Amino acid sequence: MSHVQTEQMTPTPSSVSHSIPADVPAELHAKLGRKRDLTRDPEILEAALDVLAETGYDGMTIDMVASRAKAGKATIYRRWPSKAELIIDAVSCMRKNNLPTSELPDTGTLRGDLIAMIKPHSIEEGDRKFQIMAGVLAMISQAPELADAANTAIVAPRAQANLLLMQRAIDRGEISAKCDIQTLSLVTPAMIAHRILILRTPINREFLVSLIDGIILPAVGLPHP
Amino acid sequence: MSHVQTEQMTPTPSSVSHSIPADVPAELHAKLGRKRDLTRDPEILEAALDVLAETGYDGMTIDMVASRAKAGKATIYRRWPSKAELIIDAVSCMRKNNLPTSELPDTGTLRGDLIAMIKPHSIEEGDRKFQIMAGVLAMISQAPELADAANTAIVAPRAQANLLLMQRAIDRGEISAKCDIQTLSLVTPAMIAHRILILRTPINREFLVSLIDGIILPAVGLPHP
DNA sequence: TCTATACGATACTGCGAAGTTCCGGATATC
DNA sequence: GATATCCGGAACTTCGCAGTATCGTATAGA
Repeated sequence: MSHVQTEQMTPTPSSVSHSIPADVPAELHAKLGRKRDLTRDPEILEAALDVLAETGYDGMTIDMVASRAKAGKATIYRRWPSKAELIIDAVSCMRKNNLPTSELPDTGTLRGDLIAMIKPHSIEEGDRKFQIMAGVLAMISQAPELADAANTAIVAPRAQANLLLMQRAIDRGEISAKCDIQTLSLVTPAMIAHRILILRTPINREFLVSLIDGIILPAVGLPHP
Repeated sequence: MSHVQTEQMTPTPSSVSHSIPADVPAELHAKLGRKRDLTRDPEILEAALDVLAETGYDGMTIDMVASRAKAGKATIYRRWPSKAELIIDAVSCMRKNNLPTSELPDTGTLRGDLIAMIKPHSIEEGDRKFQIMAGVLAMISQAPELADAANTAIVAPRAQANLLLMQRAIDRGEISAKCDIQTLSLVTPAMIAHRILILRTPINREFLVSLIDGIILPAVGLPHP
């Protein structure tokens, strides 16, 4: 997936290209010269996400990314063949920053778990992620695989966390096993996306609590506290 | 809102501009010459929506709209000052095609009403509307008022219909008045948007039924049939 | 030390699309 | 019929940005 890792796909001197087999010296001298500064990769990707979240896809320029990352355009194009590939890579690499399932709350009740997932940090981080999603949606028609990348990086983790909490609630007998937790786990991500992308209203704790108490808990048959 | 209707904002000869008061003859001769063919307005707007739904915002060009509408670019630019204004107008004028509340189903039960709203026609029409939404999202960062227009034209009517059906269910005592029907009415539009925009999966009857039976009805305390 | 490459910075090229202008013809008012 | 504006069509201009090339410098291996 990542062009940073699958460098042989790009026409670098290290490439054992199928087109020119008589390119042996290039491979021999592949390790000459100054080495590429690998610490710049994540910095550039992060800068790209920042600009994407702030200006959207069409407003974003490579110059913006370069100046934000204090890098030259050549440095960027040496690593990614196009603007589209840069964005795809940036979005794809986002998911690595997700907290593992072991850090999910476990308060003993479904409501306690869901409420515990609301933290100021996760709210503003989620806000940024969905701003990125808005920028990504613009170019989905050109690169459909980006939809998968964005979904995997932004929406799916939240749904997965919800699903796990609900499954635990079923396991301990708190809610019925007949609940359609697969669909229910998508409700909060979908409502968050709807509010940010379409309503353009920032997310706050009150909204998230109303989703839990007004929809999720009633839907699984738990009483309103 | 509509530039078709608020033409005095554009620098046409009929404009009684505040900048050049010595422009009296222009106003006198305002009614000379061939009249503008008003029937072309809705045709151009419809063509714009078609192209927008098919190619997205960045893929859409004025030339495409012109050739689709069999119109010259000059004809378009005579009516709308820019591509952005054209799209805003096109989206804003969509809501006029919404069915009135009097045509809402009334089967006697909430589930019957909600199911009755699922029709092949409404599914494919809704599909197109959310494709348009996807195209619109791309340029929201440039024109935030477009978010309102899109919401008013596409999402809000569905939510309003849901809200009305639920309110009637409360009035006849079918469901509790404590239900958060305001939030609940947004669930199906949000889930539809999520599925089309992010998951890129077409809507079908089965999905809509699972939303009703798996989320909405359980959330208002009605038993699963 | 020499060579090859990476670096940031900046200048340059090419292209696509927004927006403008002109054309021949049609249709309105005077 | 004269004039002014509309029409569809097409050529034209303008401009922003993706992508490339160059420059002086820095840093790796041979």
